[in-house]
Amino acid sequence: MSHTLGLRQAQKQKTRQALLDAALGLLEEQSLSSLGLREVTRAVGVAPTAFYRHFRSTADLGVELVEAALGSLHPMIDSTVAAAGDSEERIARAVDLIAHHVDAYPAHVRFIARERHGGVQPVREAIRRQLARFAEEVQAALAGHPESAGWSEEDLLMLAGLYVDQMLATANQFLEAMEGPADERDRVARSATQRLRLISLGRHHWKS
Amino acid sequence: MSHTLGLRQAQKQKTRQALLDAALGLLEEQSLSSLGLREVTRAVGVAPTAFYRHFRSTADLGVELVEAALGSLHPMIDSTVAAAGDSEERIARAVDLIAHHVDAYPAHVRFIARERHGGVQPVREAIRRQLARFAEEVQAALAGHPESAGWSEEDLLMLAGLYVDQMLATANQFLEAMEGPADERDRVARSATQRLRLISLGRHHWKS
DNA sequence: AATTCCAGCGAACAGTTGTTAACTGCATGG
DNA sequence: CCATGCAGTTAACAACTGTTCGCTGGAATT
Repeated sequence: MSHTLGLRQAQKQKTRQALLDAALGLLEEQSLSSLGLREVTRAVGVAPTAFYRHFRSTADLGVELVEAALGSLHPMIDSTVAAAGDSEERIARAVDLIAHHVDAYPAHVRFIARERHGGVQPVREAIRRQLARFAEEVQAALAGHPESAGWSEEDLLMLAGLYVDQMLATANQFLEAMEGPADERDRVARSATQRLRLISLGRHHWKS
Repeated sequence: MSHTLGLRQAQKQKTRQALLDAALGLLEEQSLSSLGLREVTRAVGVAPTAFYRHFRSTADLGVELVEAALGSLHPMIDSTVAAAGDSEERIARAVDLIAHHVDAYPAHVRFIARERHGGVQPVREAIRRQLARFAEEVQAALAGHPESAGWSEEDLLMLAGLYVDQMLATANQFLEAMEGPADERDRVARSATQRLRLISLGRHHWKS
């Protein structure tokens, strides 16, 4: 389906990706609302005006970063929430998956944490939409569980939101643990596991 | 104990507070890392250089804002977690308290949410310390409950952290609901109540 | 082979930033 | 009452910002 790009378009995508990567790097120690377009182009090694060939503004670039950071994460939902095994196995799998994701894409995780409540409205909105999608997907996956019998749609969405928030909180804790002692990582993993166990326990005793 | 300030010191505190207030206002639509000191002084109506009489930098000002936003909140912990009544009453009381706090100090709540993972390290650190204190205080208050019998210190701190995170998440949801339809507020209150009920349920069935 | 397209460049713009230095006027303490 | 302290001022600096305009060289199209 995807037509092979011409040399022209290929080069364009390359510098475009370079701009996105450079921005993500610069955003490790500042917020998007203070990121200048000259700063980004300087880091890549192109003229400031080249920026406009790809993005309308840094806010625009930020929205695209949201897609890059969260867009490719949706398939993971089903493969953990709707996975086989009892809840204890699913919890271990989820914590492990988060830990590895933070290791693999720390800058993405930091970006989402920073800009979720950050100073750039369109970016906040984009993140909010993605997270709402996550919650709906988790809700749908939870509905497939036998222990969800008797649950209202509303309560299922409540639980899904709790899981999504918990996922983000855990990812941030792993991120903070990265720049600390090595055993902090294990502490975070254990604490996150216990949190999920407690939530799971509450879930099994819900309205019974 | 507090000695009455001289006219001199009183005036200084006044412009100092004006700078803090102006900064808090400006931070409603941007992050601290993009807040300029000239911007703040301009909003107050003083010369840019006057800023240095009060703060070393905008990061410094940010740290003080953290104290202003969270420092005076500690007494609330005991009066809700360790309050009389069953868990259902405590939940209603907590949600109500959060809702009113967001109504009274929306800018403070937004600031904490924005800078908790923001681009200014000293401010992140200050918030992290305050939240850790909250968690310890909640832990101590929970320890007083009869249903905490048999709980390890570690698990109690885990539960306290979950409550603190939940408090912040709820506050942020109330904040977002403020700039939307009026019934959104009730939806948030209901969802937050259900979340706390589920956690409370898990707590009562913990290791039993 | 001739033409069009367009990603990236260079220069210039008006405006902004943080920080310095030396000052002024007034509240304070001796 | 006089000397000191110090909050706030004015002026100036080098550096930086986003955005404009016209250009250029090579890929893409005809």
